Amino acid sequence: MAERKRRKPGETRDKLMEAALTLVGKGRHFASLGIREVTRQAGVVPTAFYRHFRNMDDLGLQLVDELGLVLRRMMREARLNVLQADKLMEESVAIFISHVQQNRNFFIFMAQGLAGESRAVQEGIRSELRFFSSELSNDLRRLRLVDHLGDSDLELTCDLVVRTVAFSLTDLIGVAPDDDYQIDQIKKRTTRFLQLIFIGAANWQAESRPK
Amino acid sequence: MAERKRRKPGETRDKLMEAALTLVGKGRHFASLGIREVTRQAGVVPTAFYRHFRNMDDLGLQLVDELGLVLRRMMREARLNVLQADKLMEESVAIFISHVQQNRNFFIFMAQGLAGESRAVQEGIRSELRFFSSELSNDLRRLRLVDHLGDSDLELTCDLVVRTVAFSLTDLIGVAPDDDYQIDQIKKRTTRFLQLIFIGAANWQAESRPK
DNA sequence: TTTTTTTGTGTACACTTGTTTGCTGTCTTG
DNA sequence: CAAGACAGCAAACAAGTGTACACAAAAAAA
Repeated sequence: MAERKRRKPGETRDKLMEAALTLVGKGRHFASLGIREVTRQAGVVPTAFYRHFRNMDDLGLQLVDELGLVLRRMMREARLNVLQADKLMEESVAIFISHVQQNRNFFIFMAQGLAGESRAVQEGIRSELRFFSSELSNDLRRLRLVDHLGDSDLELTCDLVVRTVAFSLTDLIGVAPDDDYQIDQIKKRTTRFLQLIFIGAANWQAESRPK
Repeated sequence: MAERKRRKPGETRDKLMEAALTLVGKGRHFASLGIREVTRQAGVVPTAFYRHFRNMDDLGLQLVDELGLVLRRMMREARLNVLQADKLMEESVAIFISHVQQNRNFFIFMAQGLAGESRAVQEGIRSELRFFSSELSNDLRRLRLVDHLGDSDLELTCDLVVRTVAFSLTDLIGVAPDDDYQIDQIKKRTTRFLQLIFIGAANWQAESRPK
């Protein structure tokens, strides 16, 4: 008779989520994962899956919700260290990328999910991005770096920033996790993108609204 | 005895590719498609698949190569109509979005492939984006709109533009193909993004290189 | 024309998939 | 300590999967 595990409540649930992320990290796409495959990777019997999730979409959704929370906490802490305005972008990008490297599988999952096949997951990720964008707005307001911008223009700018950073995910998943040179290139390039955007924002009113 | 079809050479091949795109258009992710599923959608026996492709990755790759070419031709033609500088961005975005609507399934496939599971497809799409970026560079040079920018700064700007437009794909696939209002919103927003970027580019040298 | 190559078909096989059902051990609550 | 909810297990099933093989019709080459 095989041993019963049942260590802590919720442990199998976590193992299943982690197993899915592991497979994603190995190059698989989340949409192509099957229940049996995930349970196998988790070292659990297939039926155990149904104790925690209704189907793979459900797992994906819970992944976004749960890890999204963790992510927000991390980002919030990180932002406390970037209170002085100069070097703001460079540091922010560096912090973001270091988070990506620490939670590589999850971020790959996020990148996949943006065009994934579950509408719910898609929407979850989009809302996560919206959240980052609004947090960024608040930060910039607080630092009084954008006093000349109206609310809707500020929101536009932050949205573009978040998109740009999010797109850099697709660059990051294309290189080996330990290819420091390439990662540094991506970091520099993304930083320059952001500088370009902020220069645009700084001159926005003067050039586009003068009329 | 079932009739033999065999009308034109390569017809089944096209049917298979189109079938895959059709399924993608119906909300499925390319990575989750199976050979049998595609052949079924194409109205062809499963073994016929192997006459044209080694596996699904191969099909994806050929899809990028083949439709990428078509796409380039379309874009090139379209760009001939936008030779005057004013309204350049607005029109370009409008043209792009109209192409997306005409070839919706293929563009969804492209968006999926950026973070897809086949490294080869990923690289193919990335190179497609690079191509657009370099074409855009040429156009801007030709129109003499960016004389103050060095080559590498121009390239940076165009890359950011292409990324921004590409990201708008993920917005587009989130709305119904006939939801004209939403699509118009996306169009306007994307246009403003590009304006922001170009204002940044216009002030790039003056602000970031003066030192 | 005849011959060869290409392309689509039907059948077949071993394997994987999602899901159901019934059981047993363990934790939690009273 | 007893009772019941919870979580994991094994076995089973129908349905679907990728791929192999041998054959036939059409097209291309001779």
